[in-house]
Amino acid sequence: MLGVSRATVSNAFNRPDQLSSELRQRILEAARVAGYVGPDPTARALSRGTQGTVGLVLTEQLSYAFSDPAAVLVLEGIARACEEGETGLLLVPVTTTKDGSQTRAINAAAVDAFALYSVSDDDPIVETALARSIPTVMIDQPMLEGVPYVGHDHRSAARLALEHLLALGHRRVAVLAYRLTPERHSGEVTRQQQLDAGYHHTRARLQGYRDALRAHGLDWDLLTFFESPSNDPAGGAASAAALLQGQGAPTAILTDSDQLAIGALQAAADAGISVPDDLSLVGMDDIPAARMVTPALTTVRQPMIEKGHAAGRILLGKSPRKKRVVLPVELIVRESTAPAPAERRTR
Amino acid sequence: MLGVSRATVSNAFNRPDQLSSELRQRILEAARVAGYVGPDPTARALSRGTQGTVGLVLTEQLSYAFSDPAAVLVLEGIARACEEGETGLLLVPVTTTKDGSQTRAINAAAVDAFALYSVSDDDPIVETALARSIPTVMIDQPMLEGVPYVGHDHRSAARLALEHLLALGHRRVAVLAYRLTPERHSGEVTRQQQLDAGYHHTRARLQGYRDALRAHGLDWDLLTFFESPSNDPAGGAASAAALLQGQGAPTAILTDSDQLAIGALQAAADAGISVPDDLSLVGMDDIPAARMVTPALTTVRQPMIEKGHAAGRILLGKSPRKKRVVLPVELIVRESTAPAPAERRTR
DNA sequence: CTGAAAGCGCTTACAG
DNA sequence: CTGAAAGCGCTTACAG
Repeated sequence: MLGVSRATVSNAFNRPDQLSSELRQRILEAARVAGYVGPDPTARALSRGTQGTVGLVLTEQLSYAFSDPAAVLVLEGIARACEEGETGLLLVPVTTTKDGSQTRAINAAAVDAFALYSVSDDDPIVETALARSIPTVMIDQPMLEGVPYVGHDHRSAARLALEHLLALGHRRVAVLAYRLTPERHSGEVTRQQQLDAGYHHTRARLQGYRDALRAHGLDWDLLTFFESPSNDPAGGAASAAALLQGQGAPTAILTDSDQLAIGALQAAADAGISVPDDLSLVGMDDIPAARMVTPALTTVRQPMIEKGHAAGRILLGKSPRKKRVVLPVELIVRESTAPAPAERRTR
Repeated sequence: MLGVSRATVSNAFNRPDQLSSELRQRILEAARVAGYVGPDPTARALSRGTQGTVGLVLTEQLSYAFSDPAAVLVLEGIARACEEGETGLLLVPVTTTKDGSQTRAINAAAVDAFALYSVSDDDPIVETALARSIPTVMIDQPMLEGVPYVGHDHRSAARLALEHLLALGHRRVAVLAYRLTPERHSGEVTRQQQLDAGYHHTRARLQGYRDALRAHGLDWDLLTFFESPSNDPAGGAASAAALLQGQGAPTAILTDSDQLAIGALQAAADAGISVPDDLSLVGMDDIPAARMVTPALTTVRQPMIEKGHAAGRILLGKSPRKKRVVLPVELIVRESTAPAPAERRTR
């Protein structure tokens, strides 16, 4: 171009110590004039063999991740780790078509590492991602041999929530769940469906309920399971409305997420049922909105940001190669739970 | 490797019609056995000259984008467009160091197009991004000649909010703003600082207030401006607490965001001031939480998801090359506003 | 301190 | 239907 070789230009941009600062200035200046803004990122990545980017893959719609406050917190944690590592975060859109187009995005992602979030244990995406042979961390599930994992203590979370209710004297408790299996349905859930739960954390919660029941010497039948069609207030409201009508309505509802609980709160208000006087409600996650609603939600705090951050650090190779990180949870008692009503007539 | 050339393997993966399906099967099978998952994304991108990825750059901390509900909605909209286009979304972390390291990330991003969000008019990042000479769309600001732009009608938003209050009889109104300029400060804002506002939408809002005042034949001095140190409930609460003490306390507060308004709501509750009886409050954005709090927030709805979606479509080249998209806003009257108190003694 | 050479892993006309 | 060749834009030892 103007006297120097390509290598020297490369050095001017990447290794200032490899050439005189005078020459470097000349090169940079000439580049500026020519409208050259620096090495092409793609070519550099190919040459270096590293991208400076990590990928997050979600089986949900990409946009769903943003409409679920809990997922947003996880994203925030991952993003924070990326910031610290000056690494880009690529959101990989996985469309769930039958013909495998969903795995295409995985193979097409130019990243150094993957985080998988909100993925069912047996989703083919897991295998596809692992086949890429780049560092991969699982969030919540699946829990695989030799694959880094970050999650909460879901079992304790469920146990704490139910124990709280049992200690309050509740003996008719409904569990409002979301997605026991990848196929969505809604309505009451049979014993078999419970056992078939396709998500590790779902099964862990089931165990937690059992723990709580055992500790009180109570029977499994005390619990009614109900599956919400969606993990948002609307789904929670519709499900709670269904649960609340009829004779043997529960005196307490345990939900899989605060989003569901917020919906249940609305449904109760709409039905003229007072929370917590007539009905106790326990959420899960402790998203910011949990304390904003009235009454403020009793919930189990799961450190979502920390979860994302831990996953991010593993991705960036910044965390010691710990295979499993299980974050502790904590019961947060606020205003949506109270002792079970002494007796209940009709509604 | 096993008889065929590289080109044929490439065709097996990319152009099934270029070879017999029998040969293709043999190649795919051999690849599987060899653990070859398909063309390297980076090499393909270099060769093709296209990434299949768009980048979103934010001057805020990457993680901030996730803690602001309004920003999350914008992200959701962009993500939705990416999904539709089966395009990856790269979050570009821009650290705000002095030595230009912030622009490095821009030049290092392997993307086909950029969206800039939450960027001050004179941020050097704008120039850096534009220098990349790839399609770039600005969200909210800056509004530049020849550069695609998507934003709300911020001027009308401000006008609607203030007019609502004025019509209710309020004559001592405080505006709780966030970041009139890139440098953060907090406290009462002088006339000069108002004029210096570094953000296009901030200036637009100022004009909107003027419009409302004019329509009522009222003077600019009716307004007090106060800048919050952060765009979250905590900042809103602290600022509102400061505004609310003293003699000439406002009968109404107008905020730059629902986040700020939610904080103000808390501050009022803490101070024993009833909303809306003693104090009217209007938010901005209409985030989901706006309707969850008690009292539900009167606010101006800005279609954030639509804004992100529109920006995303432009990025992907799916939208007609419209240079400017200005989305309409709408006043949503809920429960946080009421007629000004007839008279007010001391607090 | 500077440059020639090899290599990163693909794709795309094009000739056969 | 298949393969040889050129090219995508860089980086990295290495020799001078």
